[in-house]
Amino acid sequence: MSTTPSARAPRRDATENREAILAAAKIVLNRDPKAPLEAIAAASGLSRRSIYAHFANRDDLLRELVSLGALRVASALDTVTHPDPLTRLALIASRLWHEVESVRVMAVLAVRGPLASDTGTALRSVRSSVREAISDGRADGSIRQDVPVDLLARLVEGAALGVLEEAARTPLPAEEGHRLVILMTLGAVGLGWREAGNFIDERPDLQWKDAD
Amino acid sequence: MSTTPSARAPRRDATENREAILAAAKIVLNRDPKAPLEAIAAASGLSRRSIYAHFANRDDLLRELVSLGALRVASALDTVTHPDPLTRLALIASRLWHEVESVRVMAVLAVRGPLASDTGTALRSVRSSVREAISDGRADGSIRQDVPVDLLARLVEGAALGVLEEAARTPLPAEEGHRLVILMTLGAVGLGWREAGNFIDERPDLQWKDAD
DNA sequence: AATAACTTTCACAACACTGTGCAAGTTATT
DNA sequence: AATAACTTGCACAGTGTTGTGAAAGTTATT
Repeated sequence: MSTTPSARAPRRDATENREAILAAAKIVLNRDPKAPLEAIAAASGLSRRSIYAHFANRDDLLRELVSLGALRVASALDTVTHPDPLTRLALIASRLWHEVESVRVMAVLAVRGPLASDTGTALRSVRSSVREAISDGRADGSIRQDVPVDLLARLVEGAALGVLEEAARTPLPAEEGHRLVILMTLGAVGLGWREAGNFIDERPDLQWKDAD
Repeated sequence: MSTTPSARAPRRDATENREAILAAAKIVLNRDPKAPLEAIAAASGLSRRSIYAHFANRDDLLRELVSLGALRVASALDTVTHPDPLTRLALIASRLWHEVESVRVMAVLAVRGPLASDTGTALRSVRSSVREAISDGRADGSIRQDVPVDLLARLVEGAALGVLEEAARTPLPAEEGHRLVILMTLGAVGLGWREAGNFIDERPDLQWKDAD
């Protein structure tokens, strides 16, 4: 008679396997988002049947995967704080790229596809800080005023996603993508290309840093 | 013993039906791109079985639909000629919007989805004239020089598509979309927002004109 | 009015995949 | 070594769709 009603604790390898499945799914689905469970199972070293021991169904696995990713992204972006709205936006773009470039296909899918609403929930804070940066920038004149804030926020997101999509199709080097996503974000909010380029060059925080 | 080996000519209603199917597909698939043939059949007033009298299979229908659309777009855009590269780009964006805004979902799908290569073939001339405009604009200094021409061409396409995608999700008014797609295109090639806005305002060809 | 062209209806095979049941195996934990 | 936790393999039902076949009906064309 110990603490819990269950006679024994869950085995350690079980949780390891669970993560193996998620890891495999991340890789496999990033290559082909509608790969059958069989493929994921194979990549994880387990049988298809075993997946059902960890996830109720395919959708469950997908949702878990995406929302874990979204949470990771959100927590990485939530620490971005900077008085200048443009810099804030640029930093968000930059970190976003950093977080997501290794799972480009899935990332696009997570935001566009049918899981978009789950992703949306997890990224609510990010979206609202983009919106806020835009509306701040509008106020201080650093951001375009010819497009409504909300619409612009979505277009900015679209611009960043555009780079991501391009990067999902062709193997754009990570460093190039980094600069590009910032350039396009700044472009979307209204900066000219020289302005945007200088903006980046003048700010050390916006330079490319290789992975840890 | 007349001219052709076939004893009689194809019936007129047959070709009408064929077009009814295409028309129905256009509407139905634009609402749900993976709607079953049954749905298209219903919308066209025919039976599912009859579709197979006109198209070998689903893919065939899809391809026909998309490539007809692409041809229409291509022929509408091929008439765009203007000495100034920026204006040329803006005109392309503007006409593009005009041609596809009523089939936003399908348009996005045609360019992104698995039919992309067919679409690509039909739109080759468009793509190359975008590329040319960009490279001309680079030469005369009106377009950004910090991004390689080919990459920029794809990003410009992405920018336009971004507006289209936004427009596919939310019911963006046609007129607003018109201006937006030009603004974003010009933004992508490096113009600042005021520059882009003025650019449009100064040119009568770039103003919104309601449907015929 | 005759005839070929076209459509319909119903039935059915095929496919690719999901999700479940169960018996037999393997492995971590105690 | 005992036991619960986990995995496996196989079989199978279910689903939603595509594509075909064939007989019977309808309609444009001559």
